[in-house]
Amino acid sequence: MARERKFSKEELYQITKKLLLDHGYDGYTFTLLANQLEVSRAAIYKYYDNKEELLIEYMVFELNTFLQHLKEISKKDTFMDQFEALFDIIFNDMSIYKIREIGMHIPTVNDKVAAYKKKLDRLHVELYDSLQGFIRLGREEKVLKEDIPSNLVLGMIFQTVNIPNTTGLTHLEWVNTLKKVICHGMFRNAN
Amino acid sequence: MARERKFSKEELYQITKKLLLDHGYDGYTFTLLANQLEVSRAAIYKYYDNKEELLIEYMVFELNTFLQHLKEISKKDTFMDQFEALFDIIFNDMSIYKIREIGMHIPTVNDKVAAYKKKLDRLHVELYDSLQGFIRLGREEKVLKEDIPSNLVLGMIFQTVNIPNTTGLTHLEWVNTLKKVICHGMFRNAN
DNA sequence: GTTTAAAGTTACACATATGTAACCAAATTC
DNA sequence: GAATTTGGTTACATATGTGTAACTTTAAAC
Repeated sequence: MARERKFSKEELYQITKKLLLDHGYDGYTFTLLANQLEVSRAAIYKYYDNKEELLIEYMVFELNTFLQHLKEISKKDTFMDQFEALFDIIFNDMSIYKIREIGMHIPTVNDKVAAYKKKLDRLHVELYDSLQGFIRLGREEKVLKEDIPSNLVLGMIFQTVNIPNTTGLTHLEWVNTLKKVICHGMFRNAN
Repeated sequence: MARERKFSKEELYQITKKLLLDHGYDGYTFTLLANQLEVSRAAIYKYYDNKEELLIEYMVFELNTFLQHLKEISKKDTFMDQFEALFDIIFNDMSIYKIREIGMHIPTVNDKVAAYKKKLDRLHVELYDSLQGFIRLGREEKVLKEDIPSNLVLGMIFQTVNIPNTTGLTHLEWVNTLKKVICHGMFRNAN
């Protein structure tokens, strides 16, 4: 009982992501967003009271989809299989880490945002638990060195994604080299 | 033949750094800067025509000091000594990588900025050469695996700095663990 | 075909950032 | 101690972003 929408939530999220990566939290504006969506700025206010509400909702969406992918990997039996799958997920969308960090900057401007933030926190706990299981398996299988803190293991994986591949290597070659380095280091001989 | 300045270039750079890290390029404003310096906004315009000029000059300063530190390490004889020293430099100021990335966003608004950008490019070449020598030494000494691209070696070192230490480990313990992982990997056995 | 409600636009009031011009303040030089 | 020069402030014009109210459009419901 209404007219057709000029933009979908998918479009909105996709453009939001691009704008966040290009301009950061402070540089993200409804003016930019409206231009990209080719609607008037006021149209966006039909759905969101301010950019904080939009962004926090987007963050929840982003973390949710990431979690769904992540849960797939916990179905794999061996640590190595899970490790490979985790790598695939992260390299499939290399911007998640950056996006998550930008998300930290969203101020709690009202109750709605506060509620979403709580939801985000719960998702982060889920994320942490899921990854914690992955690391536990690695230790149980005696693949991971046991003296390495778990957040270092995860940090290595999440951060190295951002190293720009400026070599002539293909994506696959690059990722494989990266994997090797993470697993066995850059040095020839142990000492 | 003039009155005393209310703020030094050091103060200006220090506050600029903080503001850039907190708000990113788009969020950095002369209004914020002036407030922090406790001068009127117009006072800043006595020295810089716009924020681009200030920021690009700051970037040159930042890269220059980093380069100076870097040149110290090339005096060390062995690759391992240079490796340790490089780690120290980077962990001494973990924000350089982020700052450099923000610097990429500065638009060339006039000739002055263009000139500074050229200078920045030259400094980046110097930086690259300096680090290239470090890696060459590592390969010559047969310490580094020779099939690892040099920008992966450098990327590993620069990126892992940003992994937050949320464990109970001291800074020193954390850095040592990180070093071990970069050198020899997270996995127990080679395969 | 009229009613209804969501979707969208235009226009305004307000806030904040920018760049500049006119003016005031203090230290130096003669 | 008057003139000069640099540092600093106030005030204004301009630009951009925000949030809202009044209005228009369109498709479904009756």
